[in-house]
Amino acid sequence: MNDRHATGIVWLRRDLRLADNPALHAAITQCDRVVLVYVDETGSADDDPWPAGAASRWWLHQSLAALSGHIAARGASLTLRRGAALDVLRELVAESGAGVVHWNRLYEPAAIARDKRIKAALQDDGVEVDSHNGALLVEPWQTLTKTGTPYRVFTPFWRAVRRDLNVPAPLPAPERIDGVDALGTLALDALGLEPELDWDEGLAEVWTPGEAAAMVRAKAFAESPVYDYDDKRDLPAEPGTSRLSPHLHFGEISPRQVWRLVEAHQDPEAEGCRVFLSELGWREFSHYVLYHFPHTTDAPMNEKFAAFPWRSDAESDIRAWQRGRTGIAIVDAGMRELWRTGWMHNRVRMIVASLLVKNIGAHWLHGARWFWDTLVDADLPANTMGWQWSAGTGADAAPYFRIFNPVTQGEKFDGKGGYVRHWVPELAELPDKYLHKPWEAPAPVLEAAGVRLGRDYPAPIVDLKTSRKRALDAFQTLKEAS
DNA sequence: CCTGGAGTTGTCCTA
DNA sequence: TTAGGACAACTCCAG
Repeated sequence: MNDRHATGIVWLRRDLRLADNPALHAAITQCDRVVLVYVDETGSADDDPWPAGAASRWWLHQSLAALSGHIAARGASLTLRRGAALDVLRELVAESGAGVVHWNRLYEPAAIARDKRIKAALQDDGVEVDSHNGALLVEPWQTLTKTGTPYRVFTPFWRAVRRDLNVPAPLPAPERIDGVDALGTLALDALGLEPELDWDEGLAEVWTPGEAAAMVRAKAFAESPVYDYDDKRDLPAEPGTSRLSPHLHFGEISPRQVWRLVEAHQDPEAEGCRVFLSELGWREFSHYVLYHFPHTTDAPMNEKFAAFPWRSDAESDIRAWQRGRTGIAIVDAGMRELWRTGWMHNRVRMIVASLLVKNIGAHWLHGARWFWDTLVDADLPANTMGWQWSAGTGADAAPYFRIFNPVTQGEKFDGKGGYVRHWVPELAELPDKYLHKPWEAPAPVLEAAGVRLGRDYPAPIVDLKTSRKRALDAFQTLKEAS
């Protein structure tokens, strides 16, 4: 255990940072020289049911470019390879003479299975393997109820975690990295991560992937009025959320670093801080639940929902939802924000999810897959938990009768219409009173605003009242069946 | 084993 | 206009 080695490999996955990187830190401490490698497994991992989507791959490209620069600035280089990870790691062991491989753990079912396989194979080869926790405040297996079962409800889970939570000071980034020369590497462009069609302009306008930018954003947030977070985070027109999700997903910053930054700049007892830190708790909880209930990526956590009568003929409505053409203003605003920027405000995610699942009646997996492909922060644990929560199929899910009314939600959280007017400019001239429900606007009002319903902007594809009732009835049939 | 309080994010109707 | 209760029961989880 922890023998010294002349050469060690750091297999980077979703820990694309130099600071507070336990695998990197261990390798540098233990070895004279390190190989830093990222392996693109596209096409090699046929058993991964959730391969990264297009927006994620765009982010990954930028993040690898940034990481490559950070590594070069410390005297080493990032090796890029393509293929099955075990094959690549074996090649690198042979080429570099490495005696140990370090990585930071992932928690998705397919990644756990793959890593387990690779660890056993490398150990059979006589190579030491050491995995680390670089992604979570607490490992999923560390927190259990009094009877030793996993928690299914957030509040007691988070209480138990916080009771003995100790968030250590982040590890420093290495000042210098001694690399291994002359290892073959692919050019970043050769990985083909960037889109062939030119749709990524909006992403580049809004986001700067990479460790340096992640830290800038985290510091800016930690120094902002986080004590107001509990109110401000619900207003999609305002910059009240941290927008750290994609940085956290790719490990450009660790939850430990974010936690310590907020603690350093804020009173952690203030309500807004408490709520923000509990959002990091939800990130933990989603990883925790997926670890203990790995089937939930595709199947309802609550089994009785396997028989739920989702609509099978909703294709054109799903398409309208995806394109932001439902005729329901705040939903279309959110879906267009997603398409353009690869991100959507959390409050609006709940609203669009409720419409798809409850009003349109489509299976939540349609939404989960669309988000998976279009979000730059697409994260399997968070995506799974969010959609099961919206659909009411999870263990700690919304009660079935909690069906969002997108008009009420819009008026409550975007009352001045800044968000809708930005993303649905064809409605911008409508007065606040009708902005969220243009179908109720009198003809002269529509005319004055230059809106011809069904031409400039769609008439609503669902009637909110009757579709709500249909959803409630569907739950009724489920109850009678069981 | 039993008991009982509690459970992210709502809506609608009535008084 | 606003406040309060119904909406359903069920399971979780600590004591």
